[in-house]
Amino acid sequence: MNAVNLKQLALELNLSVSTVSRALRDSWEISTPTKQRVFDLAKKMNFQPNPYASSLRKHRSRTIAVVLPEVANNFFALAIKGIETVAREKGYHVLIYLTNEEAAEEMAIASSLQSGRVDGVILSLCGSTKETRHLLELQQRNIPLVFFDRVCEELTAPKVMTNDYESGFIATEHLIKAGCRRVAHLTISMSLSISHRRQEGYVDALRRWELPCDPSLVVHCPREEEESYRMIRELFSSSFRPDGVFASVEKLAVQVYHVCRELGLRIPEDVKVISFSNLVTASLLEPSLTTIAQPAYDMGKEAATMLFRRLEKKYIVVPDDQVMLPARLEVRNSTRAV
Amino acid sequence: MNAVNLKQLALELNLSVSTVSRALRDSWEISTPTKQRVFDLAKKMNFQPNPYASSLRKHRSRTIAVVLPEVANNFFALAIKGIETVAREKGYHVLIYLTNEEAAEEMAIASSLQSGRVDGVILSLCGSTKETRHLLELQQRNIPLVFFDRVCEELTAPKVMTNDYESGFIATEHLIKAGCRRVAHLTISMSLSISHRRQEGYVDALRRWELPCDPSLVVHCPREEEESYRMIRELFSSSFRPDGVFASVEKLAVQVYHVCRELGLRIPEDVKVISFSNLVTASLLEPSLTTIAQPAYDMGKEAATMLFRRLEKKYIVVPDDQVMLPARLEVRNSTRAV
DNA sequence: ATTATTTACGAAAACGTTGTAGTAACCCAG
DNA sequence: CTGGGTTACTACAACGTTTTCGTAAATAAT
Repeated sequence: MNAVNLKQLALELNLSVSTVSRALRDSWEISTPTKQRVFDLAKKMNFQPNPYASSLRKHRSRTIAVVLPEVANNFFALAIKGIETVAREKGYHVLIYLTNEEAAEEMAIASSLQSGRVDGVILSLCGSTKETRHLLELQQRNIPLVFFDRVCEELTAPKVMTNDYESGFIATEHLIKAGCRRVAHLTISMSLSISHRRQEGYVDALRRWELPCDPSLVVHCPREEEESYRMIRELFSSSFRPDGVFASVEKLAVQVYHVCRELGLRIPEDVKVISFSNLVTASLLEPSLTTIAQPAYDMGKEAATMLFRRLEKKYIVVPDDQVMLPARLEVRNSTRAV
Repeated sequence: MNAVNLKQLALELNLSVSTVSRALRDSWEISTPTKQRVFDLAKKMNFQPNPYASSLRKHRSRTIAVVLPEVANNFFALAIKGIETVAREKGYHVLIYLTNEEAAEEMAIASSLQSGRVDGVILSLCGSTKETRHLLELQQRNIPLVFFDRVCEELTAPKVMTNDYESGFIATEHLIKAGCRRVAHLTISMSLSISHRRQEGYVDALRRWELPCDPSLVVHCPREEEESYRMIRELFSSSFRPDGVFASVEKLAVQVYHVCRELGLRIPEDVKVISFSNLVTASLLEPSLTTIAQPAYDMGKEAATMLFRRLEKKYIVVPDDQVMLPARLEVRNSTRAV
């Protein structure tokens, strides 16, 4: 692979390997003219230090892992961008792992990260994760772990979140104010704390407006597209169907649109829809979709920043500081009062 | 970090480091009972071999790099998923780098990858890349490079592409058949070969239907959103505006929709729109968007497969085999004949 | 003039793994 | 019972860096 190394430079320059190494790192122990000679030759020979030798020696890989449930989703895609931006600024490399919402894959990935391959991990839980031993083990190996959006409440770790409770409340209240009386909540796995928070916000908004909480209106959609579609279709086929829907996940809102088309339900006349979403096309949908948009890019940047703060232990860091970035309500036609 | 290593296992078992190493790799040189003892202790102590020591020794990192212009875009996001899937199957790790469409960043990344950090690279050129020295240097370091969608025609390397020429032709012809006589082509940087191919298809379709090629109808949109928006707006503000638009890039189609709203132009009555796009919401837009959809996930898988074929040189591989996966025309209302 | 300090470098040992070369111990043939 | 072959291990060097320790030579202090 990379043929040129310190030994060759040293040989060429009649210097020792240590001197060359030090010169390249601009050590004060090396005289200016020598440094210059080393720099020049290194540049000429296009010397690139072997990162693995360096990592082995220094016990630092300058690499972090980002573990996500999926990426074909604007939220996570933007988050990656935020993370990558900060990482490259800091001279770090980013390994990406997708769990595909499978707890087993998340565990396998976490386990493999115990090898010391990475200095730190940014993770967003997958919906099917039930236990957190694999994450605890990471922490026990002294690999800093930062949670991101889908945080793990049981573990002590830095977390970057959105104000899920408030957002759930606001979304539901928005539907109610627009005239809805039977508001459904579509969500994914209830083992995720963000789902809980949003659900709590939903429930409290109903209470606040003295509307009944019908458990049949809270639908936990599975990962499988078809199954999920079927459940939503069923929800809307009932004679006593909801007149408003709060979708916790973008994908579910899209399915709601499709179901409504299939069933001939008009949005917002028959059903109003609001969704957590970062769709760039929200405003171009028919009808345009009212969204709760999370600051995905900033959340990514923030998570990365928190991780690097821990990695470059410049000062004592609180082990579980949490950052909460507010989501924005973007009102559009899918919740227009009619 | 990771405290447990071969030496400790060896010490505990009264064996040499080499024996433990070989036992773990299930070598025939080690007796079955010894292997069992080693396995058991390794499991008990949760031993994870240090990947950097291994990489250093073996000159293989089992890591690849994916270099993309952006990720907040369904096409690239799906591609990553395809790549990651294949990579994890093969036991490889995936480093991700975003160029943000900046040639300078692409060069810096390529340069840093010369260090031997990765065994191979999958890359999609960024729009502003003019020269390819940085990529050539990678190849000269014997780091296999596979191009993906935005390929580099000057370099000899495996490439995974879409049938851009045909797609450009089909898209344009589709507009013409729907009644358009002044078809515009919105594209990004013309230094990309895919832009050229699509443009060629566009031109040939116009010729085939004996329509004039008005150069003012081919608009090269810059990366900056506002600037790009301004140019599209200008195009449509002209008194002799196009009655059909072929957008080479999803983002531009979205901007066309916005411009049309702003100018009060109706799609498809006043302007018909077709676009390269992998938007999941294409069918939900107002009006639903006719797209040329690339098989992004499969392209990612294919690119990764080609790369691994090269890395695991089981047999002689052609240095520049190219795979062309066809894009699909998905006809929707934005090109409805009226 | 002698000793202390600084400057500029080199030798060598790590880091944890893998591969090569070697070697005791045992088995079997002659 | 000697010699060739197998079995099951060990010793050691190597991968390319970084770092600790050491030391000649030059300079400064006494």
